[in-house]
Amino acid sequence: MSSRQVTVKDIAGRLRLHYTTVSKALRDHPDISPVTKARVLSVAEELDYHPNSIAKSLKKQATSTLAVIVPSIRNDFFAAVISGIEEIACGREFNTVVCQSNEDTAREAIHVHTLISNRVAGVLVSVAQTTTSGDHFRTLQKQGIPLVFFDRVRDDVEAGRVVVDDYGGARVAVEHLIGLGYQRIAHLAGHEHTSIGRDRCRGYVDALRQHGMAVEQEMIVYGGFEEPDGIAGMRHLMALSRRPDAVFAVNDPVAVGAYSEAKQHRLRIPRDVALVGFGDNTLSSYLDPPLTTVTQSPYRVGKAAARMLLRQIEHADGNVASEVEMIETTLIERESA
Amino acid sequence: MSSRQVTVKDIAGRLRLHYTTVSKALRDHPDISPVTKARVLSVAEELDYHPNSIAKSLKKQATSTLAVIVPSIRNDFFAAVISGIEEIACGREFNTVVCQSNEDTAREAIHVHTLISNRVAGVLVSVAQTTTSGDHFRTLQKQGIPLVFFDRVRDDVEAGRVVVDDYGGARVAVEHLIGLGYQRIAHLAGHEHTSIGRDRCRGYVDALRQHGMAVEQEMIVYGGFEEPDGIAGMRHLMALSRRPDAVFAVNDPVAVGAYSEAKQHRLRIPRDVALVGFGDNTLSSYLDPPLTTVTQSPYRVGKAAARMLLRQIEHADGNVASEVEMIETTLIERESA
DNA sequence: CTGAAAGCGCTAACAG
DNA sequence: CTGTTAGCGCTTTCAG
Repeated sequence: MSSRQVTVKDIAGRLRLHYTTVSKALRDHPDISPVTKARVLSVAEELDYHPNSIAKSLKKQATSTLAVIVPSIRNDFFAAVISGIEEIACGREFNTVVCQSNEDTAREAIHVHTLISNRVAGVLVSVAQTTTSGDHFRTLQKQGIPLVFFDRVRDDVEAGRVVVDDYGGARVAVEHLIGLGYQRIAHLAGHEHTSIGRDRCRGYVDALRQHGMAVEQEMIVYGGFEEPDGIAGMRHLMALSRRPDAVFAVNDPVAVGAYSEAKQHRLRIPRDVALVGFGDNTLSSYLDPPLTTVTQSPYRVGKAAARMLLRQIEHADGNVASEVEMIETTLIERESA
Repeated sequence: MSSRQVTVKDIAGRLRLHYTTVSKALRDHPDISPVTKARVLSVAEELDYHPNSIAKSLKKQATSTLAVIVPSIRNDFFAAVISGIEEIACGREFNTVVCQSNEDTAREAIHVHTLISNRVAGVLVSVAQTTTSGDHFRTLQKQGIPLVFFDRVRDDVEAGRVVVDDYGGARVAVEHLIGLGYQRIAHLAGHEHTSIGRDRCRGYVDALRQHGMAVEQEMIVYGGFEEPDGIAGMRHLMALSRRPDAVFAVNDPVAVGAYSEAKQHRLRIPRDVALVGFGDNTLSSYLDPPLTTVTQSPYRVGKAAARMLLRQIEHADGNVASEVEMIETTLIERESA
């Protein structure tokens, strides 16, 4: 339908000016007289001129695009983090592109390469579960592109990190249970080899120890991070001769699994068994009874990560020591414990 | 840290070739001999070469970027639509940028302008609630950028549309209730002046009529689309002398409200009153009992919209008649009806 | 104050 | 088969 997109030359032609003059006028360069500027601006508007930021990026050898790689945006936590990132990016005139890895390393690597080709200003990533090497992140850095990890980090890559206080959050959750007088507190742990799995488990263990309670191996059951893992884990716990009276689940989906298994056993929550989750997924407040959980403040995570990345982009030359920022968690008391 | 990013010239210098030769070799151009290609490829790998797609875009006067504008990604439906879009885009070597309007027209318009500046290949949008004019979408089209609306469309802009079959979905939901033998089926309707409110209500009415059942005014209670509306509507229905034995809610949040009101009245679902929702929000399967609802197949909506947009991009010259595609809904039978 | 020239990295048409 | 030349739209010296 439309012919060609309008360029500085088109507006220069109309005004019988040189196109560089127009370019300067558009950027409000002091060289140009106010009258000329006004004329240029008015013609630009009339012609529906939109600066070609591709050309600008090529010239400047820099873009103003931030990239985010997350396992999936169909996830409360990541969706909220992204909102936080966009909030900061928008305010600083950066735009954001979002990529999904679908928990697949290969896809993650492909995205990294596309982002390098697109010369993004920096990238924020929460690592896919299947990722076992930091190589693609290192090639990103080799290209001089700043990198910040959030939530799911890789320890073998030296980069900025914004993490949630998994350890502290877990402690607070378990201390809440202890305060309520529960005596046999179990933990449905995640994968042992993930940082969140380990840190939350440490928090659980330390909370018990600090209160002089025994840490029994049979009270810790490892699994995954999904609902079925919660079902399986709870089933295991219920088969024990000495059942727990409270359970701290590594995250909300696992807690949901625990709920359904508990109901299967006709157990009342929290009377027969109390439950605390981690993550504050939206559905948690709709459970029956509403789940007591720990919020990770995803919006704050996003804002902190974006700010850190922007800082790195600005000091691109000097090598910014890879900072670590920890976002505090908060216990949300509802009715399951 | 890293010096400059490597270009075709760098690899040409190493090989004492002209850089255009390298460029051709990289793109597997038939001109170039296999040996040369191999050498080029190996040096490219060694030097960690990544083609600069900004330069390529500038040259080709085209990008391979699809843009999506949604009110918010923190919403099951939109998040799933985006996944569908990415699925198609990735498969066709397009990348995707996601923008959030936050239901704010101004932000929507800003995004449109940025996208024009970035010369995206096409844009997909689900319109913000506060948007009252189609102007910014028209300027997009004036720039020759193809546009496809999904779910929330604007009738005053001529563009492709992918919408959900609200009418059909409602009919199927109500027919399910009829099939189960319910005799007095009520409808918690949304706002009368919205398209989804009207269409779903029409589906309800027609389903009853077609099965020779009476449509009683007192069985239709208008309200809004939120949980409190469901509570209020259900309370109204329960106060009737002749109570319904089943309720079709305009959407899942309203159904959730109906649940809590029903429980307040000590009614058992579905024994005392059956319930069907619409939308298949994630939380619906976690309700007690799990809610029978109608899915809008967001993933399919996304795929259809992306495919339509890609079609328009390919036939950019000819003016593609603005197609309309309706995505079928599917009943998800769970335990509330 | 305005204009001219060069170049960002790449591709495409044309010569050798 | 390889090299030359030109140009995408913009910014940035440097001259006038």
